[in-house]
Amino acid sequence: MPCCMEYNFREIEKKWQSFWATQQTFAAENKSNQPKYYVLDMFPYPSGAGLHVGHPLGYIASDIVARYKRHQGFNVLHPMGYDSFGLPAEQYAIQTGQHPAVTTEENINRYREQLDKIGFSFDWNREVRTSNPDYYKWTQWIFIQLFDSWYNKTTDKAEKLTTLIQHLETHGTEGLSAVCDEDTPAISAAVWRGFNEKEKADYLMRYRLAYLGEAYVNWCAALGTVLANDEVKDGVSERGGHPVERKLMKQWSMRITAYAGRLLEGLERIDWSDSLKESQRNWIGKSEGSSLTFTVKNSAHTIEVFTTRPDTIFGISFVALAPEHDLVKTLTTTEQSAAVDAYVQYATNRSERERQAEVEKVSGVFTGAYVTHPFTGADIPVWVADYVLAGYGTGAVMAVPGHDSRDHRFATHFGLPIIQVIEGADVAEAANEAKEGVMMASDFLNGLEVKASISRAIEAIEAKGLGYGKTNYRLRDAVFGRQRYWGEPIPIYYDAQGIAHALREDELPLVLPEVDKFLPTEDGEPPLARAAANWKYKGQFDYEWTTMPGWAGSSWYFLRYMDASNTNGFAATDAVNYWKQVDLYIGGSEHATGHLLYVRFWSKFLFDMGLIPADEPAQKLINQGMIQGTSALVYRVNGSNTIVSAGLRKQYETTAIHVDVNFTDNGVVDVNALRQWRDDFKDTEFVLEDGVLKCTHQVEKMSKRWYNVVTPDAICDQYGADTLRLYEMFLGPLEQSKPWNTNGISGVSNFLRRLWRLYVQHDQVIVSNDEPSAAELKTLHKAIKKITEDIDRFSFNTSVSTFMICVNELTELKCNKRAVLEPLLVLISPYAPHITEELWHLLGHAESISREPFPIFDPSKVTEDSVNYPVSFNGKTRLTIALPAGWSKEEIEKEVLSREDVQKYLNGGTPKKMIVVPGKIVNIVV
RNA sequence: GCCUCGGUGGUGAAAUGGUAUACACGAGGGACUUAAAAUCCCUUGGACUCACGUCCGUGCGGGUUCAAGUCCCGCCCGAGGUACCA
Repeated sequence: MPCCMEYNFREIEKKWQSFWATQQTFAAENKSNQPKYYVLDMFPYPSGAGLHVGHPLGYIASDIVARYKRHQGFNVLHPMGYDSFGLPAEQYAIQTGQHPAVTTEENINRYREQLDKIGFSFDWNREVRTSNPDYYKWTQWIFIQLFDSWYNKTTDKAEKLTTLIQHLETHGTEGLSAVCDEDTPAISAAVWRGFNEKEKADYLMRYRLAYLGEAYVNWCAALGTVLANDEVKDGVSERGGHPVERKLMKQWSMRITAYAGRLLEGLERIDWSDSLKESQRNWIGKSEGSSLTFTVKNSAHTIEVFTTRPDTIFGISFVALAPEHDLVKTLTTTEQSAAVDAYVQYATNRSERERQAEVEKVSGVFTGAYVTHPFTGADIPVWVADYVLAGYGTGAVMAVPGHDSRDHRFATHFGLPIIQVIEGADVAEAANEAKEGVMMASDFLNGLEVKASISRAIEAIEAKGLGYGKTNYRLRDAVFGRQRYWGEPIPIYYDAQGIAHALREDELPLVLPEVDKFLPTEDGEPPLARAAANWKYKGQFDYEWTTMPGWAGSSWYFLRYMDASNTNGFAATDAVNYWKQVDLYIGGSEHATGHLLYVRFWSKFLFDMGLIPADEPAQKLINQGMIQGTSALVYRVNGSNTIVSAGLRKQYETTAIHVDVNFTDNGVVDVNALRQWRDDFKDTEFVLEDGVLKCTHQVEKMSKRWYNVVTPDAICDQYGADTLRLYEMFLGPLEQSKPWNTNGISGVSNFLRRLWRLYVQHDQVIVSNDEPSAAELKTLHKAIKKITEDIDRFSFNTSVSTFMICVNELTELKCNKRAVLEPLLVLISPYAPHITEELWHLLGHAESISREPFPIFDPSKVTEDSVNYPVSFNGKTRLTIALPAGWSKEEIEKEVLSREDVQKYLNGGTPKKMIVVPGKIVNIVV
């Protein structure tokens, strides 16, 4: 008996995967007579836990589209690569001494093996790795372009620094409209020309798009590094519990704020989901209002605030400064200084996140100083409050408790006055934040509507020279330097005067140097300071020691795929002009305001430089939902090495700890596995419940960090790649998040075997060349219609159902006609490419199925003679009536009313109204 | 806190404002078999009812509409993001 006639997925999948690889079936050409289509996935970070089941979700979807587009005759670019710089490899290196390059390479190899098993149609000739010097040479090159550029607001685009210098030479800042540091002084051409080299460099730094500037960060002195808010818990580092403070530090940064307006505007032109666009809009946070400067009483100092509600200026009851504000120390009176110092100390230890999240915890302190109200001349107290963030606006607010809820909470807590300036809702209990109503108790604004009052107030403020109408963005410049080892070196060196210079193109790449340890130095310098003494520019000048963040390499990788091995540029102009932009980008929504803003920013910059033809990276974007993991939590008694079973945890003070979900079965933990897993559990005492240790489960992001990773390997081994592909699609809508489970997998596995049996039975191909029946053609064409619609709206889960229905019906009809079964294979092949290639081959084709034209829907094959009309009374369906298709409203109405069973529901009365939707429904209102 | 998304049978879920629960899983029953596997058939939202059938039902409370899972308002719960995880 020939073995090959069974559906043996192991052999079939191996065979076709190697066929595609050797035939280069999916290699894309940079020139073609066919239309182009670029389908991109967000490339993975190669984690030590391996590719998890969430990764393929998006990859399968994009692969279906890629294969579908090939069937439709497109020249498809569908590449894959690795975002291979990042923190986890570095932390692993710190723990084990293993070089991150080595771990990363191992992880990539594992990922590749896992990806290969799933049968993706990637063009591997174009693979990219961000940690590869051939790649990051161009990341560094783009950095240098940003360093050498400024943003001209007059032309509304980035320009080479030379045009700025020219302007300064001839006019100084006169007539210059540029995005620059807030505190940049205006200068004359004479002043500019009088600057020495260092002064010129410092002045230009205020304009560069990649610049060295000051930014607030969470500094952990003990670890010698800046931490993410995520890594700070209760003012101490999550790792090690060392103190962390908010600190203003010199940092390489990106002037993304220059593009705030265009990043907003560009959203109008791209086909991304409304929710994602909304997220980006909120992140950019455009708000229009006014700046306003207060004079400090008995002092030469002034405090500038930004407000979106200048209309409420007569409702000010205090001014609040962020604890980090420059003037806090200066303004504080002697009596208040102890209290203010203590408060600032407390506040700087809290992360920005905690400060915003814990609104119930109202805190602040009076500085003892007062400012003068610009219109009433009244004394306004100045407070320090940590709900005011240093990084937003000017780090100071005018507080109007009557019409801002945060101010209201603060005023209530400290007994400050609450002044109502808009008629209507009483503000004693809660602020009235509505931007509508008539002004009151507001002098010259009285009687005006809020909107008119805003512009009137701005005019008054401008007339007094105290401020001006201003657009403010919540978006902040992006800090770009990291005190880390495993990232791209920033291609900058400092000369004897401390002036920063970029490397020349022919000096790139600046290769990441070897170091003895992956930790900061004893002096708190970044790891690159450990590089050999000769790691210097021209042997004498220090390089920049910080490295680029994870998002640097991912901000332009889509361009590298267009021409991945180019050594003369990031990609050839021809290639970039041919592929233009990504047609379809699929990736997780967790990147909504990170990567997806940065990549748009770099695209707009490269577009401004004339280097690429499109200023948006991707025309269409789909956010796949996250496949979540089910984490296992055990409960450790605080201050001990005892773990108690979950059911007993209420009797103790405990902390939940994540343990590897693979050691648990139905809520029961394998204690021995746990002991062996990590040293700190070796001597743990376990308090059992019914003889076992129980855990609880929590659904959350699948991540190595939570020990809840499930890889696709086991599914591939047990059921095969085609089953995995169909199953992941069958789980639910692509865009929806869902926890991973394998409960329904046998359903799709059964489906594939039923499909196989349509073609092969008892080791025989049973397909005949007979003419198919009308019923068989109807089944086929119903499916063609549905699948085409489904792919076009990215509804892959319903496609799988459609395949099942179609195969069930054909099985029922005992259909074995080639004219039906061949198109069916093409229809399914994007989803389940291996089994369809094999059956295609068994039907006698020598060529791959992958370029076969996609079946075309023929409406004449599915016409119905009659329609089953649901008849409802007041919206409740009572019966159905079959009527000829094509009947008019009137005909339907007449016929329905003539029916006896309809009359029964009417009870002799006449309907008040009848709604007839031909082809759909009849509703009778009684 | 703020921003975004989600909540429908025992489970994953389907449903251009138009018959709620398609397609699967699971469960129960049956056929075939010495048996098992495989395959096939039937039942499967809830309550009441011998039955015909009736009523209820898409997180909760309101609203718009001839008609609401779908649109609007107010809540509750879960997930993701919150600027140095990727």
